[in-house]
Order: sequence, then C-alpha cells, then structure tokens
Amino acid sequence: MQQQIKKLIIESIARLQQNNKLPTGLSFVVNVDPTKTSEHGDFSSNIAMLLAKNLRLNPMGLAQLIAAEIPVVGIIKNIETAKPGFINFYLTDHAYHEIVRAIISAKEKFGSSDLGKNKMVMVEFVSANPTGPLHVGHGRGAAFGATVANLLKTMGFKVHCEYYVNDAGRQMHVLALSIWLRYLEIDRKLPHFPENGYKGDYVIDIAHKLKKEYGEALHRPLDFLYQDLPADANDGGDKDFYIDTMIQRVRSLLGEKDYQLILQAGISEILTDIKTDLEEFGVTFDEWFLESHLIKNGDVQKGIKTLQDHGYVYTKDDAVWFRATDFGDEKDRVLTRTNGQTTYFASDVGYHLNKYMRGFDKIIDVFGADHHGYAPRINAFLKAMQLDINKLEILLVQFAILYRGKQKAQMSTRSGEFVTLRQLREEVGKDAARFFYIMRKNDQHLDFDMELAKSQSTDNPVYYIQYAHARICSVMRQLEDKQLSYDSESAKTQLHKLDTVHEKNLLRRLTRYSLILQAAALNYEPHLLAHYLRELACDFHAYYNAHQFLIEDKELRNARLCLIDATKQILANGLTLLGVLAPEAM
RNA sequence: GUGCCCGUAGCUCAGGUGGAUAGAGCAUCGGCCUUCUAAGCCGAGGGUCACAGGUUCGACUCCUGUCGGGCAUACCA
Repeated sequence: MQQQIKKLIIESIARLQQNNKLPTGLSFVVNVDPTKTSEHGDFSSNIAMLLAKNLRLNPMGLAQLIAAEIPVVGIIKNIETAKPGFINFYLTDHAYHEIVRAIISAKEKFGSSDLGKNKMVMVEFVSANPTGPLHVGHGRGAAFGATVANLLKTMGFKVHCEYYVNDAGRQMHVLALSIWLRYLEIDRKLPHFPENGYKGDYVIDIAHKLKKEYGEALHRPLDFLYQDLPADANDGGDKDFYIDTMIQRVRSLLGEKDYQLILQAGISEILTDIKTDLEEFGVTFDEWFLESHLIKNGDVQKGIKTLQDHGYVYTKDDAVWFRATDFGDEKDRVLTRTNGQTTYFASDVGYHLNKYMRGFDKIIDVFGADHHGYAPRINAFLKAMQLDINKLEILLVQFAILYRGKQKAQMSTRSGEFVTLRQLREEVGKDAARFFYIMRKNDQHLDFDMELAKSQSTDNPVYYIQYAHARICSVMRQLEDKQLSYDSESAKTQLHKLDTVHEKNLLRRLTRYSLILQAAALNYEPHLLAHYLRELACDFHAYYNAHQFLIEDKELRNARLCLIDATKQILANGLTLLGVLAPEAM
C-alpha cells in the first residue's frame, strides 16, 4: 500500500512538471509513512516540505498542488493536507477488508515475502566455547540469532545457521586438566586445584563418567606433577604460568593418547550438552563448524600466507604480525605467536576467509558485546584481502543482567557460580525466556527479571499475548455449544459490518504487520515484532471487552469472527517467528 | 588515556533513513465479572527526552563539546 501511494505521488509530480507547474530535473525521494494517530489518516508524506526547501516554495501550497493531482480512487478514500505541509492519505474500508481476506487465505504464510530473492545468508551465533554449559548471557545470543534467522527466512532469504566451535585453543587444555584433576580427586585428596581451572560441577560429572568407563587406567604417579610447581595466584604467583606448567606436565605424564582421550571426552560431553540445551530452547543449527577443522584443512595457514603474499605481514620478536593499523585497526595483531602457535585471531582470519569462499551473499556474526573491539580487526583483514566489507554484518548483543526480584545474579564460568541457560529455562519456561531475550534492542543492556518472567499476570507480556490467542481459540470452540455457526467464506463479503472504533483499530493494526515484519527482518531488530504483538494483543483485549462475538446477528457475527480469526493468525505467525508457542487454551 | 555502546515518566523500555500534541508496560490512585477465560478492560496523575551550543521550515533523532554509566583495550579464546 505504501508503494502504491508512493507511485501516486510520483505520478502527480510528473504531471505537474508536464504542465509546467513545477520545474523539471528534480531529484527527490518520496517518503510515505504510517501515521501515529488516525487523525492524520493512515499514511502520510512529507514530500511537499522536502521539495519546498529546494524550490523555495510555500510547503503548504505545494502540498495542496500535489494532493490535487492525485485521483481519489482505488484504495484511497480521501486526501488531506495539514499544517506545515503534510499530505495525509485515508484508506477505504475496502482496503482494510482486503487485508483481512488476505490473512485468512494466506494463513501461516501471511507476512512472508520474496524480498530476499533466495539470497544466501549465513548467521553465526552463540559460538560459546565448549568449556562448560551455556549461561544466561549465551541465551540472549541464541534467542536473538535464531529469531533474526527466522525473520530473514520469511523474507525469502536462504538462511544458514552456524555455530563456531572453539575446540582448538588453550582453554581446551585447561578443560582437559580440570577434568583429569577431578578424576583423580574421586579417589584421593589433591593438594590444590588451580585457581584458573574450571571449577564447575559439570567438570566433576565428566570426571565420574571417565572413571566409570576407564576405571583407574588414567591414574598416574603424582610426585613429578607437584614437584617444584610455580606458585598459583592464591600464593601470590601467576595463575596462567601455574596452569600452563601443569598442563605441560600432565601431557607428558599421561602420554598424548590418554591426554587426547580426556580432552575429546570433555569436548564431546559439553558439546552434546550445549546441543540439547539449545534444541530444547528451540534453537537449531545447520552446521557446527570446528576451529580444529579449520586448522587441519589448512585454512588458517592459507589465510596467513595470503596476507603474507600481499606484504601485510612482518616478524617482530619472533612472532608474526598482521599490519592491521594500515587498515584502520588501532594496533597490529599477532597471527603466529613466539611459541609457533597461531592465535585465535589467525583462526578467525581463516574462518572468515572460509565463509567468504562459501559464496554467501550476506554474512552475519552475532557477537557478545565483550567482543566489540573485535570488529575493527576483522574489517582490517577483509580490507587487506579486498573482500567486500558490506557483506559482513557484525551484530553485538549486550549483556543480559539477571535479576531475581531486585537481587542481581552474577555469573562467571571459571568460578562455577553462574545461572545456566538450562536453569533459566526450567525456572521461567522456554516461551518467556525467548520473548524476554528479544524484547529489547540487541545493543541495549537487558535487565532480565526472572520474577516477572515467571509471573502469570498482567505484568508479563508473554502471557498477555498468548492469552489473546487462547481467548480467540476459546471463542471459536464455543460456537457449537451455542449452536451458532461461522461461515468464513461469506464472512469475507460481510466485513463492511465492522464499524466500531475497536474494530477500526484492530483492522488498522493488522495492516501494519507486513511492514513491521519487514523492518524487523531487514534491520535485524526482532524487538519490533515483540512490541507489535503486544499492541495487537492490546487492541484485541480491548475489543473483546467491548463487544460480543457470539451473537444472533449472523452477518455481524461472521464479520467479527472473521476479524478475530485473522487476529489469531497474526498472533500465531508472529509468536512462531519469535520461537514462542501460541497456546489454544490457558 | 583511547575506541565502541548508552543516558527518554518513580522503575523497565519503545520512539525505521529528522516530522504533527514525546509513547507503552509496571508501580500509584479510582472504577468494571448473573454476558464468549478478570492471565482481561476503562479512567486519572506522572516529562527541562542528561546538559550546553550548532545545522533548518522543523531536532528525542544529525554535528560539536561537557557531565554521568557500561564494555573493550593480550603473543586468552
């Protein structure tokens, strides 16, 4: 409808130019916006004010000139000009009814479009290190990424969801060490657990599984391990040096075969846990991409070598550096460390190279906010490789701060004191969690109040929306009890019966759905949809309280039921995109 | 110190590429269940859009500065 109105305006201006009422050769962009209040009609354009500026004309006069050239036919019921120079368009009732009919016939497909033209989009999200269960911070990335992916799919993009598994870095060794020490602790007391080790209970669980499977086969004499160890942090030493020394000793003590066995067992346990956790959260991936795979298949080295060939690499202090500062980063970045090992950044260079090679039209990285310093680095690399920077979209998800009432819940993977995503789901439920996570803009801090999410009351927007859906289902269920009928076919021609304020509001709201969906998808802003659904539910609840649907008047009953049927459909469509159930009864 | 994000009602937040009288929800106060689910509805109060300049027909929105908060500034991932 917006497009139609835009076209009408452009045609009007063209006619004015032909009649020499306006100069030719103007360049302008026509804006047509939905109005905030129905007093200003349904859509409004500021074109007259924009043109008046360049032409030095009176905006109001120009608005009237343009408006007078637009025929009042088709979807247009009326055109008015207002104060500074707005042109306001009023739609015919027929245009509104058309939307209802479209919803009823398109059903769950309503709102989707082919805007994406089957372009391939990769969305990489969550990508939490496989060193422990997902916590509530990861949950936000999961909900956000999954919803963005859903939205893009309905816009006709081909979406590929990917989880990048950092299974190759130092933290994996820390994990292996932590597991092995816990394994030993089952049978004996150890002098000290590393400050920087993973202290969560899940490590102990994995240790017990190893014990069950391998018995004491992984035991080793410990004299060597604890002999002349450097001091740990609790003794005023360096916790990294302490744990690295220990890892080295454990590797030689266990032998590479047994060491890898422990490490792989750890990764696979944790990864399986993450996978089922996300599945239960309604989040699935097309691919779990391993960092180790990237190293094995040579993509990391390939990335470094290409940079080298272009002369963007130098050696300093026996380390290999990328000249990131030449491409807008604040400092140069190490690719290969003095000890010969490649950095996380080197892996990411390889990974992004790999992503670009796979031929996606758009690549979206959803990062936690703590990675925001990372964007310039990646961009520097892309520029150096002369890859299209605009293909990559880095979306930052700010932290979710968990509240239990007014009490803040702190989290840290190392200390083992954190609220996991699983705990959150068990406490507030999947629906509330999914909704709360995307309720706020992604670059906004999120105060997640668990008490509120749990409460089954007015305060809770999830229930408010779901309740609207359930209410409509309930009405439909009671048709038979009351020995009434609903003829959806003839209802389509009886919509003119809808003329109350509540009905107009609801119709108006329904016409906005497609626009909101498009904005939410193309700007990666799922919160727009969440807010819209709340407003739609609000319009419905008001309508419900003001009027009866199951009434004697057959035509009016048909029309009203048709309207709430369409409302139900949009509620269901929207909730589904957000990963929230639309219950038939509550 | 430098970079990024943020500052809107008592609280939590919306306010596409500048638009009309700055909006929701919670909380507060006052009403509505012999009628389709009261997990609901109706009404009221509540604001120097952090502050100061600038750009223009018009600024919560864009620019500059100041103040305040968060995050980041590794040869960790």
